[in-house]
Amino acid sequence: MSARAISAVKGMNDLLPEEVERWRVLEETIRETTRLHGYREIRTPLVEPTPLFVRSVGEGTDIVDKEMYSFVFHDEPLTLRPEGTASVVRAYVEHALHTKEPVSRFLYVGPMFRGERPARGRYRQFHQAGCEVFGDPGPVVDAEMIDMLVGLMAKLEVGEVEVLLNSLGGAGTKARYRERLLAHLEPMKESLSQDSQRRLETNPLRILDSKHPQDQEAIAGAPSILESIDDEDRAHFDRLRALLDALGTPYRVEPRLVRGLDYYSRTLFEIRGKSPELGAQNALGGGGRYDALVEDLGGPKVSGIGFGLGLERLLLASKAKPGLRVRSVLIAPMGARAQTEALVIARELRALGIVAHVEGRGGSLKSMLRRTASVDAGVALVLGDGELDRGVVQLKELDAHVQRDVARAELAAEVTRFFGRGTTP
RNA sequence: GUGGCCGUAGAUCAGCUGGUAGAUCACCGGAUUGUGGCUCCGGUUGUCGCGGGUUCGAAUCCCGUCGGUCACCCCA
Repeated sequence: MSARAISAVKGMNDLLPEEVERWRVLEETIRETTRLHGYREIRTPLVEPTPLFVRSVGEGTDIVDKEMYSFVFHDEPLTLRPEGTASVVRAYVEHALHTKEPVSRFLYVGPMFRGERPARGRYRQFHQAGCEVFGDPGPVVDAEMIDMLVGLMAKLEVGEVEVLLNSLGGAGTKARYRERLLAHLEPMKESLSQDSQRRLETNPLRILDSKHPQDQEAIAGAPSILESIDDEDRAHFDRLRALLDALGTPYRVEPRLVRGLDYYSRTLFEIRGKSPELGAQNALGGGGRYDALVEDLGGPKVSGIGFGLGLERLLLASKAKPGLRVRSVLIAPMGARAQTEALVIARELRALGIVAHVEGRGGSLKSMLRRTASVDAGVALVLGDGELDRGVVQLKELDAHVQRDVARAELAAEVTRFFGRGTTP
């Protein structure tokens, strides 16, 4: 303990076994829910060529401008993925998956990296689960996806949530709206916050969801994007709303919802939690349609829609509890001969699906049995030279405080029978 | 990235206005020599985040730094 200990990188956390139990429950719930909707899991590298994100997420976004873990390795610019969609699109294009099926549905789960200042619910290495659908222009999938999210939130017991919905229109309307917005904002440039003045150049749409008090007046008077979208965009949006209404899936239209990635078009949504556990980071997930992205990344003209969920945040908000621990067998061997036999017994039990712990550290029987509590053992097996000579093992039923000798040959059957008749507390 | 608050045993924390540290839990051992969880008794645990400064003397004051946290920002 004298050497200086090394600690984890700022904003990157260890997940200790106790927490991992909750993570597994969460991930299993997500996998099962998405599986029922036809999503299949895809796994892509954590590292991608830097241009992939620059081209998809977009220059001028906070993510690309200041949050990416980028580095050059052997002359190649690489980046630790800051989000999941770009990689999935890249893989979709690279493997020409559109030629194999008209519609593809993907689930991904894994770590993402953004160099932000850590806070509650915000980390530099964080985890997302996300879904992507390619080849279906909506709006039926849009509704189905949002409805799935709301259902998933309920299953995870995250409490009350709010779905914010907006439409950005297609590429054409987006550009047109951008001009209208600029025309409105330019004259009042001086009154805007510094961040927003900068965004006038880089990414004017982002000004809409600025929370700066200085910006509120300008934003309030700004033209609504929903009034700028064209007829087709509007028909898409109206149909989506009608579907959600019919499904009874609650949402709130938020014309100023913009979000931080450039590739979105038409449908845009965000799901916010109300749990006080979330602190200021209340966005549990968000996503939208990206009908031009696949083509922009060199693929076919295929539409797409997807979302990402923040696993850390879901865990903060979720009240779902991990299942009961599986009860186990603790084997306490006294002496060298017994230790060998303990390993053999453990092997037999594990082959039958029973969790077995061998107390191999020696010490007094008392100290070995003391560990029954921490491993949540239902049964302890004690064996020493006496038992070995008689060809038996002492079986202790811990809850019942009873013990008896069991013939070595019948041990596995006896333990199986014990667990079989239900010993869950 | 900006500002506020915090940083003492593995964990949660106490330690007032400066005199080199404690509680609880956990852990280890014991309560007639091979029998747990409860109880009782005993024990270990710390470069008081790190570096520097003030001082005869600092966990206690000052500066810096790192980490955490809250808000801003951003989003998941």
